[in-house]
Amino acid sequence: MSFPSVQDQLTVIKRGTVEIVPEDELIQKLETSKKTGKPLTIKLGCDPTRPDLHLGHSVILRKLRQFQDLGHQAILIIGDFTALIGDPSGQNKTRPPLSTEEININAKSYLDQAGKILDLDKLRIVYNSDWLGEMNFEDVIRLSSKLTVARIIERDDFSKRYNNNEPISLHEFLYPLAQGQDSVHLKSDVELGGTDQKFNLLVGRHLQQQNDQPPQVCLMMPLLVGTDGSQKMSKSYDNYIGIDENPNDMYGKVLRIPDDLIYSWYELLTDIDEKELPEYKKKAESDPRNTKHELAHHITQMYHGETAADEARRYFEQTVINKEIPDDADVLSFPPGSTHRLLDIIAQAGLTSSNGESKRLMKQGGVSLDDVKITDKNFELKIESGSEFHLKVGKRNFAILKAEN
RNA sequence: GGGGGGAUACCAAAGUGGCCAACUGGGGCAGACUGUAAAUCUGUUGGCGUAAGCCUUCGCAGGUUCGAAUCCUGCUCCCCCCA
Repeated sequence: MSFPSVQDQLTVIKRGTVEIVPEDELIQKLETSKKTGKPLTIKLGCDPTRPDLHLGHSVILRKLRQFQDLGHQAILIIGDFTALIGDPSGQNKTRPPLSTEEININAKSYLDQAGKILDLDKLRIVYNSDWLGEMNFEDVIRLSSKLTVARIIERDDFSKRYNNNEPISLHEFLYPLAQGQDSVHLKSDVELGGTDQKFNLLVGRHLQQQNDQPPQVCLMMPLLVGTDGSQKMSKSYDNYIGIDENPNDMYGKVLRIPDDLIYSWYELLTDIDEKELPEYKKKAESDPRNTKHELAHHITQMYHGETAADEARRYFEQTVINKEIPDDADVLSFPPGSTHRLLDIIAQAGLTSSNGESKRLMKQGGVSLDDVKITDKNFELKIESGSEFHLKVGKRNFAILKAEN
């Protein structure tokens, strides 16, 4: 196996990376690997409690993919055993454990989605129940003796919860140990994680040293800021863009991010060449509108291809900029001569979740028929033979109403 | 084991017998403005109903009362202090 030069590898590895602990060890490992032709073992743990991957997850998955492309051995750990605990990192609550079936279903769905980013043919996939599930109580006690309480409660999320009088269950303390044990078992050279994983990654290093192994290098990626522009992308904040999301939504959502996110998204989410990044930084400031369009197109293209991305741009221009009804809007047919309350039509089309919501929207001017706002909640629509109406509810729900032929 | 405090809508947090579908803030949604946003301003934020009104909701289960988120009983969960 021949690898690119250490310098070239480093350039790729360091893109977007927040911290490498310690960097000189990484360089050493890369040098040895190049000399001996032996790939490094790169470990990434995934949490099968959340089946839906979003662009936030893609940051780290892309980093793993880069290691794959450099010729190293990527290992994806399905944390089916650690899911019994639920990673307390960044949480302010204890997580409810999932059942085994749920975890299995989620793990499968995770792989389906991660396959869009990783090279599955070269990926080694392991389940940590294979070794963690084999440990008996004595093993656990021995393992727990390797970490002090002082060390663990100095962790930000724990100390915060503790000081806020929020509950912390004892088993949550075991999470970092379990994750660290994964590193020992796999003899990993590098472990990837978000910045919120720093503590867990360092415990892995610590445990490997305790087991007379060369300690892993910890590589931290930033947490992608979500579409709201303030918090990390996360399903629970509803500021995410799913990897599986349809092209139109993906494009529209990217376009709605705050301007000052543009550059970091370019850096973390696209495969634009490192050398071109500074140029994009300038463009993001001088011409945010077009640069963001380009970003939206680029990201959509990565997951859905060129044609779909073009189509998504067109859809956006049509529906949002020109405020026209999309070509593929649902069509509802009514017998000619019949009369219907608009309220009922909206309900029938499933454009809102309740009649109350429909009434509210109408009152507030959020419902229009052929570009005319309908504010009377009792508005009745008569369908004549051959008539056609364009119905818009809220910012982006549409339907075409037609007379039956 | 003992003592004290707490559980309210998406989140935070008022309310302590009728004026409570429940103050307020955040978030969300909608409108105006825009570049698609952000910022700002406005409105809105349980369900059904054209409406009057009805139904469901304040940890869970019962009870008192004409009437309960508010009082009583039991239960569950959480936090703090002491041991």
